Amino acid sequence: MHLLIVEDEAGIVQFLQQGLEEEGYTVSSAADGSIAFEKIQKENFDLILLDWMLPKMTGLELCKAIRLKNNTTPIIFLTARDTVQETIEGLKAGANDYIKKPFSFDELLERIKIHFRNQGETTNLTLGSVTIDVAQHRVLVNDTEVAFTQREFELLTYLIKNKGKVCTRTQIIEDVWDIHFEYDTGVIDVFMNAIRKKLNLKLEQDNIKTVRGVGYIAND
Amino acid sequence: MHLLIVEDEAGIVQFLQQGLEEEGYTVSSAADGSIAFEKIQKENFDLILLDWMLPKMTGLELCKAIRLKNNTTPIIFLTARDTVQETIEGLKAGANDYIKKPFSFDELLERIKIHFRNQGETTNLTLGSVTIDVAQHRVLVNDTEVAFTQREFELLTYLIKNKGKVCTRTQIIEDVWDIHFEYDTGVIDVFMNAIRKKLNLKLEQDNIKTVRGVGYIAND
DNA sequence: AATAAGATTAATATTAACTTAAGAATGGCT
DNA sequence: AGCCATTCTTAAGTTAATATTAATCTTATT
Repeated sequence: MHLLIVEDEAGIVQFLQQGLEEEGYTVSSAADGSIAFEKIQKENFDLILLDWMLPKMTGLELCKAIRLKNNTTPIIFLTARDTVQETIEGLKAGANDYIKKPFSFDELLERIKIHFRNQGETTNLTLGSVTIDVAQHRVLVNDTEVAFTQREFELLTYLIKNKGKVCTRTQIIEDVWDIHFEYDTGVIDVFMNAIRKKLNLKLEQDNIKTVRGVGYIAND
Repeated sequence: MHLLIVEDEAGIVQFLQQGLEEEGYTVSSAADGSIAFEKIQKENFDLILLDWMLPKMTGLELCKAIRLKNNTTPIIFLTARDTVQETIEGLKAGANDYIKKPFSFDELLERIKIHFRNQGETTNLTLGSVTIDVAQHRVLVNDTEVAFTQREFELLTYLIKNKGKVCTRTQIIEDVWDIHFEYDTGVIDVFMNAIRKKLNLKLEQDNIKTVRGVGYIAND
């Protein structure tokens, strides 16, 4: 899990970073609003901790800007601005939680964890006439097994788990390959090609559509 | 949206129920833990507001019991127990938020809304009879899909998100194109034209108006 | 009517995705 | 260890989709 701390006071950043890393999180930080915004564009964080008062761009503005970009990453405000009015303003801007300084680190931890619950629950993985048997690591097309390599399997599983939602190339490379997206080498394309070939041997229609400029989407 | 209030003090129940119903929610209530638990088994609520101190079964126990049943309905504690220790205990029990009494009703409202916008990642943006399915990256005009390119999609989304507000050309070029505005090449015009064409094929009236000398504005 | 802003169109440039094939890793086996 | 087979990654060529520019036409405003 990769968190981003947006905060200009180095002391607080260090305190948070250390504590969160001890808990097993990967932590990055940004000292002002525009640096943060750029990072968020490039990288896919799992959660963002946001201070209100920042150089260049306030946390509130940043929060709005992120949401305007269709980014739904959980955002937690972490700020000394403690009035009800400000809390409401922060939440309305699209934040998911609002914690007032001074705060308890343990409470922060719990509030972070909330957003990671309910993940990894997977019921039946099917896509049209394609079935995935996760336990046995097998892919069935119309009840006939088709051999899939590890990566192919992971990619297909990922797409099916996110059925109906567009998976961006950045998300795919980060979630399936576990690497930070820098330049496009074209791996995804190669694997998509392989998967489609294997699936469509027996299928007429392609259940995986490419969304040009964005990524791919699986649909029954 | 159907909410359940679990609270034994009739006054508080009435206050909450009235306020929430005014906001358009359907509200039920339960005066003790076991009644609540039964209700939750039978009915599917969209969110639960939970007091800590209750007859029969404490809120904490109830919360744990609900989660034990693999029920992931959002739960918000609403309680006078205001220590950090108790907050953490509540969150660890599986609650999604913890609000301390006395609380601001407006803040409660916002905190409730968070759970509906997150869960509704399928949140659709609309403009008259135009619907944008963000998750699927699709544009529907009167329930018929219309193909949009990436830029067209971003521009339309931007206008709809700023519905009712004039978007200046400078804002548009900076927010949608991500470039600093230097001189007008007329790109925006070309894209506005494309969008209007696609939308107005089936529509009589244009939901996107030109504000001469300034920019554009979208309205239902 | 004159002017400037915006709309429209078509051409050209740019970019993204698909496809192949070849070179690196990886892992199993003798 | 060394060899082979499999899988993964890179890279390049190709095609198709999309973005941009520029030129022309239309409309609103004075």
